Amino acid sequence: MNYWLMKSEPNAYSIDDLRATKTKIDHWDGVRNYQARNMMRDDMKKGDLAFFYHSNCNPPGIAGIVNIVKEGYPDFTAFDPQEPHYDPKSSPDKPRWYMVNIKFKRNLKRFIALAELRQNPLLRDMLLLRPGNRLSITPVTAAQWQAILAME
DNA sequence: GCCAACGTTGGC
DNA sequence: GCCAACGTTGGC
Repeated sequence: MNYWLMKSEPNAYSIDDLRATKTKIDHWDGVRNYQARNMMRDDMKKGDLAFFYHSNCNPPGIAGIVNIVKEGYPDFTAFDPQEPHYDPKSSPDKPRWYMVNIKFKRNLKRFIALAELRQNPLLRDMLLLRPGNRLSITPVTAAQWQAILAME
């Protein structure tokens, strides 16, 4: 099983939005970055766990945990000109972008802010904390996962 | 709102 | 295939 961290701007889509859905399941659409796409298309597996991270807000940090419940499939929002992430270069017969389905698992017992993560020496090598990292999806090692849970 | 760090685009 | 220009991300 793999661990991940997935960023979302809570203004656009927060963990509360996910929890408020009827099934607590939603698709993770809108990723338009090749590295993140490749991870969703090739590496994310059903049963994997991911931190739901709130970015571009005050304060940024980890809000909760989700399960991967459906593996990579074409992001249909790329086909729709009405969609904000429409991409005319992606089509149903030749999809360029992929997404997964996630399911709300739980909120962390308390929100763990980015500034706190930075202070934890066990997380020194975490991709999220690397200067200038903008990837919306990053792998998390088992050791990092446990270290973060220990901060709850 | 600023700006550093990247990714992408497109001219050559 | 190089690289400058441009756009985006996202912390602060």
